[in-house]
Order: sequence, then C-alpha cells, then structure tokens
Amino acid sequence: MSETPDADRTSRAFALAGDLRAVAGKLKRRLREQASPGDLTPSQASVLLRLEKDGPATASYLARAEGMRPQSMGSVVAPLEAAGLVGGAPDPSDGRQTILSLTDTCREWLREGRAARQDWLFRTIEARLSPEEQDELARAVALVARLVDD
Amino acid sequence: MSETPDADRTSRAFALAGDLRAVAGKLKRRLREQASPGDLTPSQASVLLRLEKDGPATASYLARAEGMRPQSMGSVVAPLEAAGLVGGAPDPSDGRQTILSLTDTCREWLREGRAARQDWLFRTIEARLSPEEQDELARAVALVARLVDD
DNA sequence: CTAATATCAGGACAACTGATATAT
DNA sequence: CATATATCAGTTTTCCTGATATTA
Repeated sequence: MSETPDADRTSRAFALAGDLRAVAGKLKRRLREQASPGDLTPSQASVLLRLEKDGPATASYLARAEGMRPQSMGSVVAPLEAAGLVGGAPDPSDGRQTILSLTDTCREWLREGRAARQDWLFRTIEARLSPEEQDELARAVALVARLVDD
Repeated sequence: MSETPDADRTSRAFALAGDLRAVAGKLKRRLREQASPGDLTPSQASVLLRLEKDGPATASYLARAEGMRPQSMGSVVAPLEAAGLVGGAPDPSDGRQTILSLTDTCREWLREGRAARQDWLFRTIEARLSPEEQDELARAVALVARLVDD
C-alpha cells in the first residue's frame, strides 16, 4: 500500500529491533522474578543443557558458546561444582585445561526433574503455546541465534 | 516416529525453553557489548519506542508495560530527562503523577537517526535476515510477549 | 617468547527491596 | 485511613576489566 515499500520495510525492521529488545528484557526480568532460591540461574541452566547436549567441555569452550568471558563462566560453573552437579577433571593431554562434565547425580536429577521441576519458562511454553506455535518459536530462536553469533 | 509422541513433544518444549533462555542471555550480553558510551540502554530505547507508539505516559504506566518496578523505571527515565529526550509535566487532574512525553528534540533525533543511527541490532537484523525471516521473527516476538505478560 | 587457560580481585550496571513523602 | 505515585537509599545479581600464574 505504501508508496515507498523500502522505507516501510526499514521502519518495520526498526520496530522489530525495538520489540525484540523489549521482549528480551521482559523475559530476563520474568525469569529472575520466578526464580526460587536454590534454583539455577538462566546461565547455569544453559550450561547444564549444553554439557548434556555436547558432552564434556572446558570452561573456556562454554564461555565461547554462551558468548561470555571465561572469567564470567568461572563464576557460573563454581556453584554447579559446589552443588555436585558438575565435575572437573584435568585434561591428560593439556594440563592447562579442566574438562567439565555432568555428574551422575546431575543426570539423575535432570531425568527425574525434567517435567516435574519448577521450570517456569518450560511450564509457560507448554501452557500458552500450541505445538505449532512452539515450532514457530523454535525457528525464530534459530534466527536470533544467527543474529547473536559472530 | 517415536512410540511416545507426548514425551517427545515435552522434551522438545524443554529444549526450546533452554534454547530460549540461552539466546536471550546471549542477546543481552551482545547488546551490552555493542553499546557505545552515550548510547541508550535497551530499557531506555524501549521506553522511547513506547512513548512514541502509545503517547505520553506516567513512569508507573511505563514500568507496568515493561514488567518492571516503578522505582527501577525512575532510574531508566532519569538519564533520558537529563539528556532532554523526555520531558515531564505534572498531571493537572492528579497531582501525584508526572506525565512523561517525548520532546521535540527527541522526535527530531529519532527521525533523522533511525536508519543512520548506530543501532547494532537493527543493522544486524537487516543484514542477516531476509524480509520473510524478519516477519517470522516478528510473529515469534509476539509469542514470547504472550509468555511474559500476565 | 607468545598464546591459551584458569583464577583472583575489584568494578559497573540494571534490576531489586524497603522506607518515606505526598496527593487522592 | 487506605491507595497510588514518586523518589531516596542500600542491596543483589550478573557480567565486566585487569592482573597473575601456569602450561603448550
């Protein structure tokens, strides 16, 4: 309808950027407010999920994967180690590295907890989005991943 | 293909929750790292966008809209007022409230800056996503908005 | 010697909670 | 008096930068 479809597209992309920023901020705040003491932080949950998916990894690898500094990843992982969910073993072929992996305790915990656990985001996705919408969201997550990766 | 399609859907929803958390975290970190000094924070950009879209509003209204406490919104808005982008006027019919609105300076700044401005997210969306993908992302943003709203 | 990894220390930022003043 | 708004002050969380030790 517009006489200048290009300008139209541009302004829609601009609005999209704003909406995306806003919704990301809201999501983050909501995640924090829903967190009960003893819960994992979003970063920690991400790390466990990644270790489960990709297998053992070093803190530096995890930091790169999450787009975060190695030092920051250190403080994300430390509580997980303290809780016995993640174990560290020195890399036999490279003494600088420590290989992190899920403990059996953690695997067990993930297995039994998954659906029952108090994961607000998971519950809300199941409650509020149809399977088709979940698929749509999954595709969009991949799109955003492309935006934030190098 | 699975014998238990329900369990399958559940585990996909669980992975989706994890991926969404991860990508939201990455996006936030990326936004921060791309911010040049003098840039608006994501919250501030959101506020300007909302004031432009919905017209003048109080800090409390903005806080509710962004899913944030009024006190927090205060510190988001304060720099915008100091920068002359937002002006406050007392509500004539309710002395408790201060009506915030965009200044002419800000409108001018938005108008001229929009495409040229150093908005990393906007530029990246335009550069990396096709118009169709942008539409898909916009739909997904609406889905996430449904998750984070009450 | 240079590069990569890990860790310690201190700092910045954005949100929070609690308390207080004021107006409805 | 109860409710809603705004603001001040202090705290927490999460990530950052900078520095140092160790190993490749």
